[in-house]
Amino acid sequence: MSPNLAINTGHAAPRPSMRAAGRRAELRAELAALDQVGSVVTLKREETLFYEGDVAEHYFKVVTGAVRSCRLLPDGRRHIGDFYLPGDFIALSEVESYLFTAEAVTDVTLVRYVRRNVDQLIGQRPQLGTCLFAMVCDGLSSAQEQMLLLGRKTAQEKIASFLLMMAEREGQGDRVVLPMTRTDIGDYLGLTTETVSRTLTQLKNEGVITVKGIGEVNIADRETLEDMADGL
Amino acid sequence: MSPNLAINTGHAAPRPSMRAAGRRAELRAELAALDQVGSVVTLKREETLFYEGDVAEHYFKVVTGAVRSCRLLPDGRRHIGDFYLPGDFIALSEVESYLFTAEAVTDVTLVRYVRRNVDQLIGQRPQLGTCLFAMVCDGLSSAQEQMLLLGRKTAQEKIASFLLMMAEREGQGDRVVLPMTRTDIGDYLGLTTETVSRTLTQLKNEGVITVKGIGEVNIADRETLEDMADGL
DNA sequence: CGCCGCATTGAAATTAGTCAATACTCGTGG
DNA sequence: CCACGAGTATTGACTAATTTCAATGCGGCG
Repeated sequence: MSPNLAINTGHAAPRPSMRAAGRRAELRAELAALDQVGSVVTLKREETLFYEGDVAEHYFKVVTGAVRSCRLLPDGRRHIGDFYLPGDFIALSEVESYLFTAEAVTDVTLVRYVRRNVDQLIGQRPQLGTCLFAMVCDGLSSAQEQMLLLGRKTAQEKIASFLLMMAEREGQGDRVVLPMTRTDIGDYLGLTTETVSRTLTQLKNEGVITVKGIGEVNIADRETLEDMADGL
Repeated sequence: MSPNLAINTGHAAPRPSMRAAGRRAELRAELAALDQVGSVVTLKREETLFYEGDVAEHYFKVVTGAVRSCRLLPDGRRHIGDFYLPGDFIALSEVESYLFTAEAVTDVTLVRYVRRNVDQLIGQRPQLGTCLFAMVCDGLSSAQEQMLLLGRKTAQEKIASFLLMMAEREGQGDRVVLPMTRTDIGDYLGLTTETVSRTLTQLKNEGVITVKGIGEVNIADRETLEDMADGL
């Protein structure tokens, strides 16, 4: 009945690059029970799910589509904290108000959970509490990876890391779908839309990726892309 | 007996800038019970507490001194994820291995808790689980603030934000002690040591701060510094 | 067909980084 | 008590990466 903070999944520690993504998938199954207290919400592209500072009464899970979390500086500079893809949870936290604004990148379907109900459910299924705790820990681990990227990586390393991360999360091998704009990618990586565009072009010219339209990239030379992501 | 994820502290939501720092202090009291399962550890300046990838068997709390968490890119570029000051917890997570290396910035005293024992203690004191959960949430909230800083702020805004954050955490009003080197500050903010130095000199010349030796700064004009931190 | 929004490309400007020299500081030993 | 020296910090000059500003191009939709 107590939250077991040191959950043991019976798996060996994942490779560094798998840390968050691998864990995330593994935990999703445990959380199916949550859906009994969830209701479905849909948003059109660019609509807002909630605003930074709103009283945080819900958790959300993405079913289809993509959501971004963002924060603004007073002069309009924007930062995107994360993209949420199908299966990802949004706003898992005990903080009283939302820490960021959440917007639909595409038309999106979500499940919405009332926090109060989730807390009750945890009383009956203590594993659920453990799972939520683990997911917040994963979020922290992803955030640390992202801080390293934002603080110390070059534009090329950032883009390479981003493409590999998206490929990992989408689980379609070397095919990467980019539902967001270049500006969104820039605001996620701490770059301008022009630099994102130029860097993608450069990777394409070097034969490391191929580009289909604007929303799809194929990783042609994964090894080189991985080396680039790590600054080698 | 269940982890209450939506803890209610009975306080109004703190000001945005107080989010993490204020919360941290508030929760420390609850965690006093932990000390019955803790043992004391001391480190000399520059010694390592644990390495990234080590099996994570302990949590730590800083008693005196300062600790930094860091990660390296293969070519030696370094990023400091956080500085831990007295009262701060290190490595709160359920991840199986440490996600970063932790090193002593100064001579340091810590309390070390065996994770297994903490889990047992939570069985007897469910509030403790709630507290740890809240602390991880705080960490996530700080990380989001830091990502905005790393991705979207200028050198001047970064330094201004850093000084204000340190002042907040040290709780000595406008007096800020900087136990770490300029290089450490740079690696925390995504800058070089030279840029940190130049920016501090510039703030000093503008009369926003005064500098005593290399380890102490006084905030002379807090309002201007706050405007700078927010990019105004 | 012609917008409209987004992406791409180019050129100039700027910020922060790099490389190099000099100056502090603090602890130690003469 | 002062001089020395190692480790940092500061400052300067130059370089490079990224941003900014400005066109131009492309694609989907009414």
